[in-house]
Amino acid sequence: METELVELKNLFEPSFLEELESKSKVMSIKAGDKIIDYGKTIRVIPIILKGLVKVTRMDDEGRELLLYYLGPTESCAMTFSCCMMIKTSEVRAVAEEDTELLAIPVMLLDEWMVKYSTWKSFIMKTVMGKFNELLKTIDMIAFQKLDERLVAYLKEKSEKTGSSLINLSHQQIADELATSRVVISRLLKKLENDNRLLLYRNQIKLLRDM
DNA sequence: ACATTAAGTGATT
DNA sequence: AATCACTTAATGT
Repeated sequence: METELVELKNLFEPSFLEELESKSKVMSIKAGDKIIDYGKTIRVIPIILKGLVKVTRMDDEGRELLLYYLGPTESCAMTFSCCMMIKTSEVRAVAEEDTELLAIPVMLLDEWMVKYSTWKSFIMKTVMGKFNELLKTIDMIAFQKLDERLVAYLKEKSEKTGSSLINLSHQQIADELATSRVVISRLLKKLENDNRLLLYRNQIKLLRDM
């Protein structure tokens, strides 16, 4: 456990880290496993130690729309608001890679908020950070054309995975952006013609600075 | 060799 | 930008 906590050591004071360590537990999640689903009550606050988690929401047609990814030291802003009002989850979180996370019991959230200023500012920061990200995706959906959304999506994907190779089918991308496969295929083809990427089966190679 | 799944494309709304 | 219908290409058995 000590090794995974290294990244958090810079964030919090030693006394808090000690309490954090003793009252929370590390969970390992395999790639593809669900962490939380719609309608479930939230019992723990996760902080990602390593891996990558995808957070999605269902639209009215039952299609899944990508909200954001969670990487190391990040936490899910939605769970904060959900658990404070003792509501059920509005989102689904699935591990995209093998993931380890720190599970913090909900009850301790309030307690720590008043007790530790570093914890409070951590919560503030992640809530604000994700809120801003959400605002960005919202006006991408509202005002941007789909081709720009697609480019932004590919970029984010490659940054988060640290590779210019993206192993996704057109169908999977279409699902995430809540559109149809045909549209994605056409847009990708256009991008390929502009020499911005290369297309293979189940794989896309991003070129240069996109 | 055949079936299955992914990707490409024209036409229509 | 979505959907349909169809073709072509890649992959698995």
